Amino acid sequence: MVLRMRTKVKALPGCPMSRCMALLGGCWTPEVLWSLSDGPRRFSELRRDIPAISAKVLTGRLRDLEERGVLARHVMPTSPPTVEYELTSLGQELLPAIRSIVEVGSRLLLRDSPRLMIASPSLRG
Amino acid sequence: MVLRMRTKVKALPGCPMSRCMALLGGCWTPEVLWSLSDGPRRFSELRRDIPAISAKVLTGRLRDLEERGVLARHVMPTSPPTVEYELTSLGQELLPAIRSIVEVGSRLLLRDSPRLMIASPSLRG
DNA sequence: CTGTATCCCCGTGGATACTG
DNA sequence: CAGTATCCACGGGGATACAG
Repeated sequence: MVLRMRTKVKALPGCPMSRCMALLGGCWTPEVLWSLSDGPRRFSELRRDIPAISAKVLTGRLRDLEERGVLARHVMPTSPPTVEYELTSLGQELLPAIRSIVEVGSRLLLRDSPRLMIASPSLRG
Repeated sequence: MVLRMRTKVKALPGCPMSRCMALLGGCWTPEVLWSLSDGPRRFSELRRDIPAISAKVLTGRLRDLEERGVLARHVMPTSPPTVEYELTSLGQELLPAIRSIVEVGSRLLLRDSPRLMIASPSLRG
């Protein structure tokens, strides 16, 4: 995807869509969650998965998602440092929505240009 | 939900998530689509469904979604004018993703505060 | 490798007032 | 009723440089 969603998303109390979008609606958030959906990833791997994101913004999103309890950050005491990010159980609960988004998008792409489609939709083609 | 996503979202060619998020990822877009999901609605009805949105922004979103082929605008030649907005078939194709988002949000709310939940998740409680 | 610190810029939303 | 016109303010992203 290409950018353009604000980050500071607050939930409207009691609204289901709001509750969910507050967690996955921020800029780059769907990409990050999708990248983490099949296992932990390091900072540099995330950057490779989402080439268009800057380090600053990726850091910001990761911190924010960590605060919200969507993912966990693990620092390995190596040199140079290794950091892994992993979805929490809350983060896992968001995946059905992400998958649905990816499915809908795949169907739209299929309709648009059937010959260009590839088998498995992914950020990391 | 409460605001905070930018509007001008452009799809990354060939990326399914991007294709879908370009259509439903804009600010207020999920709310608008959700409000239209069970039939056409007038401008003023949309405003009532989404109290926090301003007329200017709602107009902007509606124009944008119309351009993208997500919804259609019907002006009835009455006085004063009556305008109805309705999902196109493309718009309908986005609904599974919206519904998934609502479902996930409902489950999160249930976990957070079981006693506060209401039967049918909706913007128009 | 995994970040942080600045600086700048512009899109975007809110409020308000006005119109056909 | 269904918008449009203006003005403003702000925060968030990009780029770049630097750090532990």
